[in-house]
Amino acid sequence: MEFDDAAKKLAELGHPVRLKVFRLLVQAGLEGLPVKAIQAHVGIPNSTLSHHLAHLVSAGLITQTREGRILRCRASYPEIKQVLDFLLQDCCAGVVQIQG
Amino acid sequence: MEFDDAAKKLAELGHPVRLKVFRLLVQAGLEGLPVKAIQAHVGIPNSTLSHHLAHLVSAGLITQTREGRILRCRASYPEIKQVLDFLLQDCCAGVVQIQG
DNA sequence: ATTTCTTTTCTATTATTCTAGAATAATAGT
DNA sequence: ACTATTATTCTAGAATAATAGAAAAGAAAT
Repeated sequence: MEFDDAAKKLAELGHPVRLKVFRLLVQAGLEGLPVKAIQAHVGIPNSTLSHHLAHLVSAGLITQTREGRILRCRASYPEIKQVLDFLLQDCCAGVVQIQG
Repeated sequence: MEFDDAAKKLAELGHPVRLKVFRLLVQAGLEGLPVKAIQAHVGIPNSTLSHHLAHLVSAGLITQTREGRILRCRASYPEIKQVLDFLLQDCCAGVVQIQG
């Protein structure tokens, strides 16, 4: 993973709302969640949530697919794995070791 | 690791200058580096670097110890390990597995 | 004591981010 | 066509962050 890309992903994850949303989506699994379900969970206005989701999409941390009028959001597992790999290998080699 | 603490650490690491400095310090090992050596590496003015170092200190990602008139900076290994643990266990359980 | 070296603090400027109300768009059911 | 649902875009104010020059502080050497 490119350095600047890793920095961007870390920065986006660094916002409490976005970290909460991202964690929720990871824990939701491959099925993901509609925006509305996310909103119910985090309890902030539509427009604010949409702004944060756009951030996560732009960083490549989540993906969105339209299903009729709902928009389903999913965590991008390969991307988060790459962030972890960056931290573990390129940045913090020797501190801990990754497997899988 | 507390959620908000993890978010703060991720946010601080999300700035390119700070990520670069942090990586440099991790790679410098237990010996760490004086501020001046860091400055030579990143090539930004004193005051700007000092500002970013203060951020990293406040997030607990680095520590500073005075040695005469130089100030030695070191990466805080336990703290970064906790961030990784948070991402791996609390946030991204099942995506990858940690060891050590 | 003065000078030198290292780093921070102060101060100001510029830029970015966060937030959310209002309006708009897209889809689907009646 | 009308209505309801879901979500985004627009807009702007408030808050926060980034940058760096200048001055100051702390420590050692001459």
